[in-house]
Amino acid sequence: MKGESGSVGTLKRSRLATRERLLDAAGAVFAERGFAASTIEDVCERAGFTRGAFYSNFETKDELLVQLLDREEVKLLERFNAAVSQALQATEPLAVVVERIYDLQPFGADNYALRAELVFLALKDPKLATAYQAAREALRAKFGPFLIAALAARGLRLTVDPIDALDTLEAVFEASVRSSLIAGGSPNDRGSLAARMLPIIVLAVSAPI
Amino acid sequence: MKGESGSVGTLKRSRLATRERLLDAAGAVFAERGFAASTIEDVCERAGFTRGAFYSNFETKDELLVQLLDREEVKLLERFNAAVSQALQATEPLAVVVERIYDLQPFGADNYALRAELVFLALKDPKLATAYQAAREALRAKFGPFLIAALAARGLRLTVDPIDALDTLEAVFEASVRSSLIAGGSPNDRGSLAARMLPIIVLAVSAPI
DNA sequence: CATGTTCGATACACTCACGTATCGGATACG
DNA sequence: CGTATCCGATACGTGAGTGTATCGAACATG
Repeated sequence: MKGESGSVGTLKRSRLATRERLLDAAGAVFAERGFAASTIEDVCERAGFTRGAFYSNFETKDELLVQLLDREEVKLLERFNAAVSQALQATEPLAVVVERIYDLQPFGADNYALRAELVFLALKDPKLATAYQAAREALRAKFGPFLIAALAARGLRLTVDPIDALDTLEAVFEASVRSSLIAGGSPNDRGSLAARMLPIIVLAVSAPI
Repeated sequence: MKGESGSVGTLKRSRLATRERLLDAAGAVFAERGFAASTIEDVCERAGFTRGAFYSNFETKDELLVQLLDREEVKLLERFNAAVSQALQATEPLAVVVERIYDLQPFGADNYALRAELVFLALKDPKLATAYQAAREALRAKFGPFLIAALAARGLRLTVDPIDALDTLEAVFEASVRSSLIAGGSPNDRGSLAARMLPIIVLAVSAPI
């Protein structure tokens, strides 16, 4: 039945490759048209397959979305790991620390659209809601210690709940990215709302040790 | 051709009524399932009509959305007008001023979902993007003077661009509403991120005159 | 009361996406 | 070199949503 003796090497490799291609295509198509408006055939076409490939690898469009989100979350965390560990060693002025947030590039246009879609779906589907909250939790776990350490290196400490501080910074950053995208600009514009307000907010929620 | 001599009174009134019912239904259905996933028949069914009523009153689903957004924006501005003019007369402590923001109740669950959908669609459709920006502009025009006056009445002035201040407050407020909704709570929870952070932010962007 | 018009309901044809069942080429293996 | 298996392509049937064309009831009007 589930014969998997010989083909473990080559065959499985190509299978994984088509899966990746389908996920890549799904990311692009979902970001472009939105999840609900996207068609399984849209995704397959973009990936250069027919629907046969899809049904051979996934059950439903929903499963495709879930796997895509999982993969993207892993990617994002990897990027955070790299950028944060690098930033932790620097001892630059506060404004530069804030700039580091931009260098993390958490959102490109596609990433933002996908994330916005996730938020929207999470409003309706409790299952996605918990996935969303788990993803945010993971991000906070990464970024919270970074913020605290960066402040401590400058003789500062948080005066509010770290979670509140993170959520506030994230909210402003996200609003900034959104505004830039809707205005047609680049998502991580350094002349943006975030560039002006994030340093002020950081100072507002911290005090000398 | 466009005979409209006698029926101006009663007939048109009932026509407008079915239009309103369709718009009400559209607001509920779009918020519940999302615009793309919603069906014209869904909307008609919710309104208690068949599709005949829809095609007699609208051309496309897109037109329905645009008219819905127009109507909702008018409603929101009316609510702001009432609440703001009332709040302007009061001379309460700052925390209470912030609480007034909650009393404006800009977002219920449906309102938030609809707005999130609009943001999402605006990312793709330039036409909706300008509509979105116009709506925000109108809100800022209402709320900016209110904020400045409320601060002035307490001997404070803004130390940043008023637009930045407004956008920041809005971002945090929206993040707070979203978080409450996804967690399954009430949208305007007074124990929320916004309740804790908004006063701090207001102080951070203002100084004694 | 008769007539015309308006507007929502009904019926129908059509398209599109879906899911399944089957096929064929490529690859691993004896 | 023959054979089995895997996996994507192809070819259906099906259901749902759309838009149009037509119908009929309610109401206004003379």
